[in-house]
Amino acid sequence: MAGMDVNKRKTLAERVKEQLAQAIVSGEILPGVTLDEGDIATRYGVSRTPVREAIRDLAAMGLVQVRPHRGAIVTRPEPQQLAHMFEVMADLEGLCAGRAARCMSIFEREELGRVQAHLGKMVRDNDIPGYRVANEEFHSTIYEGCHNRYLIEITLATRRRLSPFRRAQFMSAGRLARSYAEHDVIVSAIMRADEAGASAAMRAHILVVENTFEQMGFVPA
Amino acid sequence: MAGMDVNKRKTLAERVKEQLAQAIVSGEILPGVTLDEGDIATRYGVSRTPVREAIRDLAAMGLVQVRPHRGAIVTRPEPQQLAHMFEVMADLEGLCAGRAARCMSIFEREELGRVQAHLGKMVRDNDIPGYRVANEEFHSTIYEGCHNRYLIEITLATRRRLSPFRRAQFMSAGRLARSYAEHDVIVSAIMRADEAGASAAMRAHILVVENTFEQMGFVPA
DNA sequence: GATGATTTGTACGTATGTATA
DNA sequence: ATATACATACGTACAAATCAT
Repeated sequence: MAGMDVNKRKTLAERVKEQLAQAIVSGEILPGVTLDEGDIATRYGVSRTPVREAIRDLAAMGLVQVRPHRGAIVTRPEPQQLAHMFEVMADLEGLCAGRAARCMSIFEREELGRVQAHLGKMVRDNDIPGYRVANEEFHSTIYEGCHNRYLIEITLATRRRLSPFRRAQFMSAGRLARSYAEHDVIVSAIMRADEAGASAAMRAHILVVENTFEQMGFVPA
Repeated sequence: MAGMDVNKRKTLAERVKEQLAQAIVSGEILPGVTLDEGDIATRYGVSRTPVREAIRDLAAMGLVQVRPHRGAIVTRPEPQQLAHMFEVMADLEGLCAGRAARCMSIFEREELGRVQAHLGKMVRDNDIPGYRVANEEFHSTIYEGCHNRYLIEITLATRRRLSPFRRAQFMSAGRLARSYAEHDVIVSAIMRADEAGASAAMRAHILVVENTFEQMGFVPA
């Protein structure tokens, strides 16, 4: 039957990990906040054991930092470290786009065109939430198009680590239109299999996003 | 006193993790082998609790894979996945070299020159173990030269994941000389701050290493 | 396919180390 | 600086799931 087994039989540790990860990347739990094993255990109705395992997993993802005997805190990178991560994010997305330009099938390129057309509609409608969703799909389509599971893995991992520090909802209408125009450059480069062009265009696109963040001077409490 | 505190006060989980990681990357424990929590616990003289934490950490590093309720095995990637990782390793090292060409200080460039000169001596002496050590130093020098902590982090993490599948000790004398020549191209590009040149040269250099592995058709038992 | 053996997952108690008065 | 309080690290017991027969 369709949609069966949504509550897949997962371990408690896995479920706690997913919940905590979601809370962190969504900004529900802010960087710098300490994670108390006991509190979390009682809040989720489990013992401290799976909570500990979940926290260790989150630490390995870079979402939290554990200080031996002193508990874990949600990661709050130094501004420079954050800048480094944004720069590498741009490089990684550039690599994805370059490979996509080289490797995408005809069908995948057509799909990318449809995604970009949908983005255009969101811009014309000035539908910012819709744009954000379609934007995610745009980038995901290019990730998949790189045809390299490992590159996708580290790109997504980096994006997840940066999530707590993105505030794309602050995106202005002007930025929306410029973003769409940048996408157009990327798409056309991919369509003509211009690897270097696609890579450079994507890298520049992501760096603009970074600069937007930096201009905001956003520092989580 | 010199060399004090080698047994730094670490948690048991950390020490078990380090020991297991070393055993895995060195090939002492082969890919595909299952890790029995009980066995490991008794072998290290600890309880299962820190062993479980260590295994979860190793899983997050990609060194092992945990199947819920079915134990953990040392990661044995599919050949294609391994190829993907080698390709990305080349890209990452290329990014490091490109940034190094842009960012290295005068002093760092001089240091790189000394490291390369030392490599040359190893080649002339046909000292393969010495070359391997100096080669590690060469790449580490470039990693540091990229001045981006996060890029270094993911590059080292990728190298560690690939370690079980490297068998550089099989390097021939001819390959040694060619490797040194490739290094020369990289170094000269970095010296003249040629970012694109350094990046491309490094990427090509690593891809040659990959092909060497593939030609060997190495598949761990 | 059912049953027993083995291994993992979870709960809980105690010890140890850290922070605070 | 010492002691007290508290959170984490570790060990152990039990429950649940997998596997072997």
